[in-house]
Amino acid sequence: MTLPAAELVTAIESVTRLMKQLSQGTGMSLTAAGVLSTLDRLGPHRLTELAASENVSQPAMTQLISRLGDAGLVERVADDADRRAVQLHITDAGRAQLAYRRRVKTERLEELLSGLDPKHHEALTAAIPAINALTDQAGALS
Amino acid sequence: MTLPAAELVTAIESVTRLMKQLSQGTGMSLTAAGVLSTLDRLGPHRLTELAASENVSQPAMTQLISRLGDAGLVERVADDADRRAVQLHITDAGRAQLAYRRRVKTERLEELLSGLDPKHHEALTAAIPAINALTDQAGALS
DNA sequence: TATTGTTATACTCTATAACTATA
DNA sequence: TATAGTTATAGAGTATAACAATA
Repeated sequence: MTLPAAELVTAIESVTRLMKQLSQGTGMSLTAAGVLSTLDRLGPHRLTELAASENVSQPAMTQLISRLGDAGLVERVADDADRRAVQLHITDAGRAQLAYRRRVKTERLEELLSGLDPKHHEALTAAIPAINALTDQAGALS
Repeated sequence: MTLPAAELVTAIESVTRLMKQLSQGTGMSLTAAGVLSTLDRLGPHRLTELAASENVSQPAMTQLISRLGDAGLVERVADDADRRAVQLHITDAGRAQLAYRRRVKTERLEELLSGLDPKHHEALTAAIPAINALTDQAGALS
């Protein structure tokens, strides 16, 4: 069987637009949300690691971490083993912000799902492990 | 059965990050690519329609269309029926640019898919119609 | 009056280059 | 020398407010 990579690319494009719509007005960039999500799911990381996982430059991540730090959503912790490095931790406020954003998106998605044929629900549910496997392939922190 | 909206939100977040990675270095913003894709798939549209479909403000779309016009990727065509409005058309160069971007993303995705279990392939293939149905729900132009 | 689109202005997010401090 | 991170600078992309032209 041929892999439907081209059709899948189109679907991914659509999903990305959907994501943008679900996130409207939650007051956080995609990258900022990604960083908080990574720190929440996978624990503290270095700035360089976060820059790589979000596909942005190191200076961009420095600035983002400054903003998130000013907002009290992450904390910088000195690394005793390597004094050039810092470890970034998510704070309770950061977790709360992340939870709020997820709640909004989940509600909006549920609204959309409610108008969908049950067979589509099943197909989406069945695809979740495959999506996770795919994104795991894509990057160490995914 | 309960709808796994929360798990689906997480999956969508991952897919969005994947999309960003697949698009690296193709020299176009997500919104710009979305506009070209819409004009390619669904034909000419008004600026206001494009702004709504990409969830950006009207001035942001004016500026984006200027950039795309300067790059020769879209053309502005006066609307004789309503002289306030313009119709935006994709050009041959726009289609070529879009095709290039799709080709890069498809190649990168195929690379990732090749490392995946066949059962995941099947699940992803089976989910494509559901994804399209979902994104159709989300917006008229999807 | 309402709608289509532009102009003016300012802020966020990003990249590249040059730098400091530590390994 | 190489790596972790910052500072400086500039450009892209965005929003809100105020506007002009047409419906």
